[in-house]
Amino acid sequence: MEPALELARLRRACTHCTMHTLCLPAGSDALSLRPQDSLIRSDRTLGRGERLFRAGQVLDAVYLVRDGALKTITLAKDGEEQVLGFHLPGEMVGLGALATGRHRSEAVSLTATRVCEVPFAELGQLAARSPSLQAQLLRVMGQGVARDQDHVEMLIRRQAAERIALFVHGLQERYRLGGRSASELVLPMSREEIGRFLGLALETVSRGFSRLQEDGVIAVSGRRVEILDAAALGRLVQ
Amino acid sequence: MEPALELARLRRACTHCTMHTLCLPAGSDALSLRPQDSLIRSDRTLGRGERLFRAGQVLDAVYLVRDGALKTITLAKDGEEQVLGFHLPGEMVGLGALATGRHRSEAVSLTATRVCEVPFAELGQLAARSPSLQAQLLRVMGQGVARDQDHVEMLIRRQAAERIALFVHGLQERYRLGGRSASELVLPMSREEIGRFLGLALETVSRGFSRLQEDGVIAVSGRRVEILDAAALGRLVQ
DNA sequence: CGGCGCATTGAATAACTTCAAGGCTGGTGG
DNA sequence: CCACCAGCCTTGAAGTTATTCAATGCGCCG
Repeated sequence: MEPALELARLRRACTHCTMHTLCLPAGSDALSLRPQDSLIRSDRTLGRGERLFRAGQVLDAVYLVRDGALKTITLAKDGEEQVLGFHLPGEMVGLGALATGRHRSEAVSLTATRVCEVPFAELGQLAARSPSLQAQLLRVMGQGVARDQDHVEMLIRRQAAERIALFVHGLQERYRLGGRSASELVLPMSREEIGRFLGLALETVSRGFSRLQEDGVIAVSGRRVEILDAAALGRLVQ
Repeated sequence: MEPALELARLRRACTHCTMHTLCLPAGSDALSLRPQDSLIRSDRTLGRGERLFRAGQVLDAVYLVRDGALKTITLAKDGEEQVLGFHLPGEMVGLGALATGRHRSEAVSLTATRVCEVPFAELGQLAARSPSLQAQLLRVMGQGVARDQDHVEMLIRRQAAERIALFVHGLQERYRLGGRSASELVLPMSREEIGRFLGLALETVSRGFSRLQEDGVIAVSGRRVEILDAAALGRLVQ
């Protein structure tokens, strides 16, 4: 990758990062944070299919996706994979472990992915010293809760077409919040993974995309999805 | 209700309440909390069908269910109700609003219900002064996230029978954690509400219960559900 | 260029929803 | 006290939707 492009990507990722004050302290009470309070332990790079954490593992850090994408999954009794969530740049991973201190799910990289690692033990101490950081932490956790609720709202819809429209719409929204082009998406996940996220067979997902294409809402070519009629998509989910 | 029974119920509710140190400060750093730090503003009593908060309303407090039961719902475009969660004694309500500061859903009482109201603004300040309180707060929030994830895991299952078995099993578990009899449940919600929680038609829910009864797993009589074979139920969900 | 993984599409089957009727229960008023 | 009413639950039958099984197509990488 070219250095200039790389730098631009980094800047973009950090600007939109929900926790960027953690690595670059700022805000009204920035003075209460010392320079060495920067929380980011290190960056980790994961290859496709690599695991960030596994189920049962002790929670020692939460993670922020800088670049790439992750999925969090659980394995049902029959070994079938259930996808609990997809995590895009700027989003947080690992909050599901807060209740017990151990991860309930595992996080798997979908593409080449870089994450910022935030040691969990220090996070609480630091939050206590910085009201704005604490508020921000609560807000980020709240966003995770809100995404879970969006997921639930998708799944409760009984028609496959509605779930799929909600999925595409939600992705578009998150890409937009992440500062990326919103009209053309390149999905980091397969049809099968979408199906395991939406509670549908992969064929049903494929047919759903085809149907949206027939209706002129999107243009699909494998994992490349172009939003042709955002208004129509909005109407489908509203 | 007789006074003795009432007192016993209160004691039980508070003992198992996830946040009972808030109203009766205790723990290793209890001394850092002053008596007037008790957070509970007041108790509120709701009749069946009454609303605790509505969508769009500013988050000014979170609530702990002391007695009774609540549901949180959203309304789809067609006015159809979706049930996001049921909230039993000892559980917290209102966390979905953390991201934006406004409630995304509304909370409706299913029976006569009493809740403890925890002013949100003071909660953060107090948590900063008490590490153990902060840890507890995070844990309770984590429990909310975990319940949402359980909900998602139910909904992803494509077979109605599996979802229903998971629902009954999960309820039993929560009754048990709340210190109540685990073998006989009296459901506070209707078949229709269960359906809107599980993404199923109410008739499908009814048939699912009947099927579990035929198989000797439970005995059903309207809203009274007796767990006859807990091992079999565990096998169905495991 | 060939192979492999992933996506699409078709046809048959299974599952769930919808429509409809009947039954149970708890509350209310005669 | 009993009958009736309303709401909720159950059960049956028909219709719809999604899954499963199967075959084909497409693109990417070695």
